[in-house]
This record gives sequence, C-alpha cells and structure tokens, in this order.
Amino acid sequence: MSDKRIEIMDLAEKLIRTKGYNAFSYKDISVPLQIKNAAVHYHFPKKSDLGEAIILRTRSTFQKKHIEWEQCLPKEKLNNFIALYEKNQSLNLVCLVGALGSSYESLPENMQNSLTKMSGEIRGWMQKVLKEGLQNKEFNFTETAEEKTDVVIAALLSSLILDKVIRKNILKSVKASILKSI
Amino acid sequence: MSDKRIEIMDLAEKLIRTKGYNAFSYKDISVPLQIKNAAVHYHFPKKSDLGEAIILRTRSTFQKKHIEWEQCLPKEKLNNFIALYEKNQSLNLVCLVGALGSSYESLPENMQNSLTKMSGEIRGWMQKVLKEGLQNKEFNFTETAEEKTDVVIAALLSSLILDKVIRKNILKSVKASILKSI
DNA sequence: AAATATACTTACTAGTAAGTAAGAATCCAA
DNA sequence: TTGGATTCTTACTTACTAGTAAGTATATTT
Repeated sequence: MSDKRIEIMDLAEKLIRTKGYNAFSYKDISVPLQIKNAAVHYHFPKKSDLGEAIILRTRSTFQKKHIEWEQCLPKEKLNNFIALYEKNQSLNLVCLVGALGSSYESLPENMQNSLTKMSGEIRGWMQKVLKEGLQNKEFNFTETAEEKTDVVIAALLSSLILDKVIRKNILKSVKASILKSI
Repeated sequence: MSDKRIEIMDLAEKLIRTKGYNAFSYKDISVPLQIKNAAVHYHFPKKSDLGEAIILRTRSTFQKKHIEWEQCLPKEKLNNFIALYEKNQSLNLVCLVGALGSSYESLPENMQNSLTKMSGEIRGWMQKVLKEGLQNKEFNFTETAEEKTDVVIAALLSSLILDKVIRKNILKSVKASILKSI
C-alpha cells in the first residue's frame, strides 16, 4: 500500500468519526493532502470503496488485538477493550460503529454489510470473554453473559457520543459502573 | 402551527432518525409532500432552522412526559423511560440524540446547543430518578446514581443503533440487564 | 532502451445542494 | 371591498458533489 493511500484512509476515517460519512467530500481530503480530487478517485474509485476499506481495516485491527490478548484473563481482556475507548476519547473520536451505525440506512450496501459483520464479531468476542469470566469466577454478575455483553458494548459505544454532546466525561462513569457491576 | 409545517417536521424527523441530518435534502421532503422546494424554505428558511425545531419539539415532548410521570415510583419512571425506546424500536427509528450526536461536529451551532441542552436535561432527570430509587430502597445497585445513570442512558441510546447494525434485538437484552442490575 | 505499471493531473460532466427574489392564490379582518 | 397576512409557486443562482476520460511524469521491469 502506498503512502498516499494510507494518508487518505487516515484522514477519511477521522472525518467519518467526527462529522459522519455523509458530511465529508473528496475535497475535504484532497485539499489538506495537497492532491487533486481525481487522485483520491484513483485510489478509491467510489466513496463507498473508501468507506468499506476503512471498515475492513478497523475490523482487521480488532482481530489482531484479540489475538494479541489471547493469553490474558477475562478481566484483563475487558480492561484492554475499555482502554481502546479511552484512546478514542483522548483523540476526540467516536467509534466507527457509532459514527456509521446511526445513519445505517443511508449507507451503501457494501458498507452496511461489512459494518454488520465487524460489529457481530466484536459482540461475539465479548460474549466469550464474559462467559469465560463467569466460569472462572472472575465475574459474578446476575445477568446472562449475552445480556451483559449488550449493555457493555452499547454503553461504551454511546459514551463517546455522549461525551461530546453532554460535555461531561461519560466514558469515565460508564467504565466505573461496568467494573463495579461485573 | 399550520398542517404543512407539522408534516414537514414529521418527515424530516423520520429522515434524520433513519439516514442522518446530512443525508437528506429539502427535495426528500418536498417530493413526498407534493410541494415545492421553496415551500419548505418558507416554513424553515435554513435547514438548521428545521433541525433545531425538531430538537426543541422533542425536548418539550420529554418535559411533558416527565411531568406526566411525576407521581410514579422510580421503578415505574424507569420503565416508562425504557418504553419510549421500545416505541422507537418498533418504528425502526434511532433516538434523536444518537442520530445527531454521532456527527456532532458537523452540526450547525444552534443545533449543537439545543441538543446539548436537551441531553443534559434527560441525564439530570434520570439521575434524580435513580437517586430517589436508592433512597426508598426500590433500587440497590452498588455504583453511584451518577455512574448508573450514564450506563443506563448510554446503553439505551446505542441499543437502537446496534439493533439495526447487528440485526439482533439488542434493546431487549439491554432492558433485561438494566432491570436485573438495578 | 523499450515497455509497462503506478500514481498522479488536467479538464470536464451531469446532477444535486441550499437558498432567494418576485409574484400569485387564498383567507380573513376592518 | 380592499388591504394585509399567510402560504405557497415559478424561476433562478451559486456552489458543491461524485465521478470520469485522457493525458503526463516517474519508477520498475524486461
């Protein structure tokens, strides 16, 4: 992959995660990177190609992380996962699922499909982590692992959005609550 | 308020809550309502006027609900609040805060401000409900009311987004988890 | 040295976006 | 009944959007 291709993806991802997929144009990429509009189209013929590439890259980043964490205990896996959101918070970015999911019906089909696939994988991974933690008595919540998974991923997702909207550190209290209730 | 004005707001709200603020145009309103583009501009000169009107309407709807529920016990208030999300789910709509908040930085300033105000009010209301429930022993979670509030509102907000993305009934398990852990 | 692939630029198109100025139809009150 | 307010339409402008066709510069391979 060429340098410019990565620069384009990096900037596009930042734009998606601050303003949304429908609020940026190829001009917002070509001007800062000092290339022409058509150069962006050379790397990503359609805007949806760019969008999909970003989802697939995020998905593969997650997969690598999960493998990296394989030897960790469930509690540590959960902590690592939460740390990803803290990283996003420090960069003032909402997560990709939140950024794209809220306007799901406006997305091109290829983006919908890869987003659905990635989100399902993350949810599946979290279910395994919580189940494992229940079994080895690291966790002892009263809900089922499936139920707890959905609150955890949902609360983390929104906390980055609400951080911006409410202008309070929502992620901080969400993290505290999750760790206390698990 | 004229009939058409309300029809415009109803349709625009639906568009915002399915496709997002930046993914609809006045044409998407004028064509279905069989009026001209300029007629929409007559009622709402700028798109941001329409956006703000929708936020303010939602805000006042919430305020009315809260007054309506004043005599209810905390548990019932919480149930009523969750029921609002179940209603949204049945209509296949994400909530307004989720729809707009994820692209917060692309929103016109007047919309950012009214969205922030409304979200703060909802959070404040929920904090009061949870505190009241702790005091009268209806609830007995271990977190602080502030922490629990943020998980509850964050999880509910995302559950409508994740419902669409993951194509599972996330709200159902989020509801179950909240009610079991409170 | 010639051929080829890569990474662009130039220059364009067709369509859509938000927004406006001016005028017409309708209703309602003085 | 006439004058004004309300609610539109007609007709338009300016600016941007995604996308493309054709050509150019540079590097890489054969």
